[in-house]
Amino acid sequence: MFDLLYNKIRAFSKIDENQFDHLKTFFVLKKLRKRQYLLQEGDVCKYQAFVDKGLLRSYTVDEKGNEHILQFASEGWWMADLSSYLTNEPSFLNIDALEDVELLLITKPSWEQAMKEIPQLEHYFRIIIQNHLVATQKRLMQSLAESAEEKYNRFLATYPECVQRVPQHMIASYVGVSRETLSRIRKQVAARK
Amino acid sequence: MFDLLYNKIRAFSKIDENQFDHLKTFFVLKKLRKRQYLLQEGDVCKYQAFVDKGLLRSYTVDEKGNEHILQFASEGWWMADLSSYLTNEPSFLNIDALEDVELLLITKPSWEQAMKEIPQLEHYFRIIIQNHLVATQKRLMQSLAESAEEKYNRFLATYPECVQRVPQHMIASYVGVSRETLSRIRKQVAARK
DNA sequence: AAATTAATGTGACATAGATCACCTTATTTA
DNA sequence: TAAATAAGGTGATCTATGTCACATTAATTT
Repeated sequence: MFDLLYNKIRAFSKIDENQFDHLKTFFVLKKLRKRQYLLQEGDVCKYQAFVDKGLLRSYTVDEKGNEHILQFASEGWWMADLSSYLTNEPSFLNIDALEDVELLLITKPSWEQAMKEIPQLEHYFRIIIQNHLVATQKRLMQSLAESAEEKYNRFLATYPECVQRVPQHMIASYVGVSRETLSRIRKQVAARK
Repeated sequence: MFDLLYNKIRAFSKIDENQFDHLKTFFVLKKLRKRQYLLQEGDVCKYQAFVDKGLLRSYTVDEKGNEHILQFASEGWWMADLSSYLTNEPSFLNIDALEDVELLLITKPSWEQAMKEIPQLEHYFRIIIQNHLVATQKRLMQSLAESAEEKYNRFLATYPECVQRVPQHMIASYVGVSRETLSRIRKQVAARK
């Protein structure tokens, strides 16, 4: 259950088995069925989730009712509404399960306590968050500079694992185009081949 | 010269004067005139810059020659092409000065050394990067969900200091609209008042 | 202070992508 | 396995925003 997390942490930070055993005690386990919410808009995000199995998404719904996906998280990724988690303010994101999932949850107080007691964790999270920032900045620049088709192709290249597991209309709402437009792009791409 | 940085670090991290004196030795000072580059596309980003005075921007130029601004950085902010800085790969961003600037530069080896020798720095940077990520995620979601006018208004509300110091066509290229469209939006807004 | 360069404004027109309406095909659920 | 629900496709039309071309004003530079 904790193997994946252990490996991920050791990839960036030297942590020994005793420390990791201690770290385990800060987490609670949670299983969700497909379509269940981990977080709903308006609630405070009490947990950060490490995905051990399955697939989650975070998204907003705008006034017109359109969904905009911020993130997919499969095995080995973290998921939360970071803004709400940090500030304790109501979330503007929804998080739900695209498949049955098994999660390791940690509250903000536990998280901070864990970093205090195991200083290498601060380093691990700094690196994780830093990589996440780099990826988000790239996506932002691409969303400003590229056409719908380029953004779609880049999604395929960047997240090949997701492509198999996520329905097209969600890819559309991640890429930032309507599902109809994505469908037409796919048709064109197929025709060219 | 180092006062601003000292205050910023102490806002999130308890660091004493001796430690800070030591930290100072990792930085080099740099002044740039308006319009000078700190970094050009294709070069490796060797320094992270803390802005002590003045205003910088980072941006890409797409194939059509359009500029897309990723970030403005005024007094108290950090600026770099984080991706290039971390990986040592050629940058896809340009960074230049919008005003005469005074910067504190730190190389990646110095930065990592400093965090090793002064562990509270790791915490400071984790927090800084985390806040940066939250802001970038918000901007990304807004760029997907909002109209040109909404994005412009949000820019005005979020960065009032910048509005006075940055020309309109750069605000346009931060918000993600053409300078002509921004000009028309401003006309409409003025007419409604 | 004249000359140059940068910034801004505005009309006419073009276009990528959204929206709407409806249909077909999968996948769940009972 | 039938019924219900979700996903995906496609034509017709609409629209926000981009693009181009040129004019005006402001800010630098010599």
